[in-house]
Amino acid sequence: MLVWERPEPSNRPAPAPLSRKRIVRAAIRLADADGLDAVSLRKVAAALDVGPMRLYGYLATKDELLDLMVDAVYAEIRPAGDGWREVLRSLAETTRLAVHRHEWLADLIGGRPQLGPNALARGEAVVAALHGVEVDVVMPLVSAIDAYVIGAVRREIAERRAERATGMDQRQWQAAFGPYLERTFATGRFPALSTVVRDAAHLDADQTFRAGLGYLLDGIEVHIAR
Amino acid sequence: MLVWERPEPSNRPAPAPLSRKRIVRAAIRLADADGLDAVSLRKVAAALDVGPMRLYGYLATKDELLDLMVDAVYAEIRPAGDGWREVLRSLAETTRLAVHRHEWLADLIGGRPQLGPNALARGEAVVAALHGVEVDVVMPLVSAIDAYVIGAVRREIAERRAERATGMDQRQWQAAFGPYLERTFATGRFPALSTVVRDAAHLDADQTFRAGLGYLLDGIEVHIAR
DNA sequence: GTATCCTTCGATACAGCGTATCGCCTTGCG
DNA sequence: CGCAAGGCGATACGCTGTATCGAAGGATAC
Repeated sequence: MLVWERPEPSNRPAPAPLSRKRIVRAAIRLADADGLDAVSLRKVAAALDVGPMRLYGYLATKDELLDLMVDAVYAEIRPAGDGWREVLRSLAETTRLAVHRHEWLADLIGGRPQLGPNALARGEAVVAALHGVEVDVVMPLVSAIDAYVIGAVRREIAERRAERATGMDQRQWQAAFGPYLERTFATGRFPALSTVVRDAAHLDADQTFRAGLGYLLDGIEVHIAR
Repeated sequence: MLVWERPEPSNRPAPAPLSRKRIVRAAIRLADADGLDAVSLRKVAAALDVGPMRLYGYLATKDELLDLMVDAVYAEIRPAGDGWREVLRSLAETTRLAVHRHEWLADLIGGRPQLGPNALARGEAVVAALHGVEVDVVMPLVSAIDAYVIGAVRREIAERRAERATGMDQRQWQAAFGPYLERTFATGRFPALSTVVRDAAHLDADQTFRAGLGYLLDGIEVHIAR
């Protein structure tokens, strides 16, 4: 049985008032501050002044906590605007911004089916906003956008973390991995790649995201227009 | 302690011939068979008839092992075909097939920057095959395809696992989550979404992947043609 | 008012994890 | 032949998710 259809335990006169919402809020606070590794049932319980096993009244497993965390963030995501293109564009952008606010989401997003109430509400909002679009293509469109966004933000966050790990706050990706790449390219084994990396214009994260999103939206336009 | 119960000293000058390649192969075999959770340094070491700490001569950390596993699979991925569209299409399809062969890859892909030799060789092959394309757009194109593929396969594998977990071998996604979704939709809170889910044609995983990829390639065509 | 039941809390325990430490044994060298 | 050096791997530490179960306490029956 899924978490969302299982009732919470009754509000007993308990030593510490607990609820799924409070548990999830505490977990998200930990994750925002110190990453997903900082989210252990023990630490979450400690943050709520409670024994670890107390949480098992509200959660069957740690994965359920992670599902609830993801679903909680989905509540922050709502597309806006008129017309299918603006709706999908804003869906992508707001999803990306949610990941920026909660970097740990990059580790979880796309990793499990999202059937929680907030994920469904997000889906409802998107589908409702796409009222003009033929019913059979709605899901493929949304799936394509979601797939692109998931992959794009994962790569973006991965890169950001790597830059951070080098200790360099420089904006240039090249500067962080430059030495290694220079040495590797010097072997001459990657002539075409090294040419592109050295000669081509480099886009920042925002530009890269929007470029790919632009391709996708333009391709969708081809199919919708007709 | 008596001699009889004292083990003989190891008579092997080279107890077990080890190498990164052998370690990574063993780890991949474990992951293919039982998933990423089955890959612990202890189990990998045991599979090689070796103490766990022995691996630390070859790896600084477990994450390095995971990076090596991913890079090893990248050696399997090479685009084929002529023309930018066929190259990118085959890049996407072969990457997806690699994930099908190694489902655990869905958990790792996009999660860390890939700078290993095989990842770079894959990049080299792609860029070289895109020789006709203007140098400044090569990376954005490849990034967009990669982002889409990463997100798409993550969702696809996530769904496949969920189906498997329900124990149903039915092909219909609806059949697995149907009861829950039916009950949820019956609340009337998701009218647009439930209409689409119920009335629209349902694509299988292959069709969904190719539909999204088609949008992306068509959108790229718009930018390249001009 | 008292006794009994039934729930639920949380201390304890267990198996497994990644990895730091360090003694011992093997090996190469003088 | 004796010694220094180096690497192997046993042991250990702190942490994880979660199963178990004794104890406590509110609710119910008489």
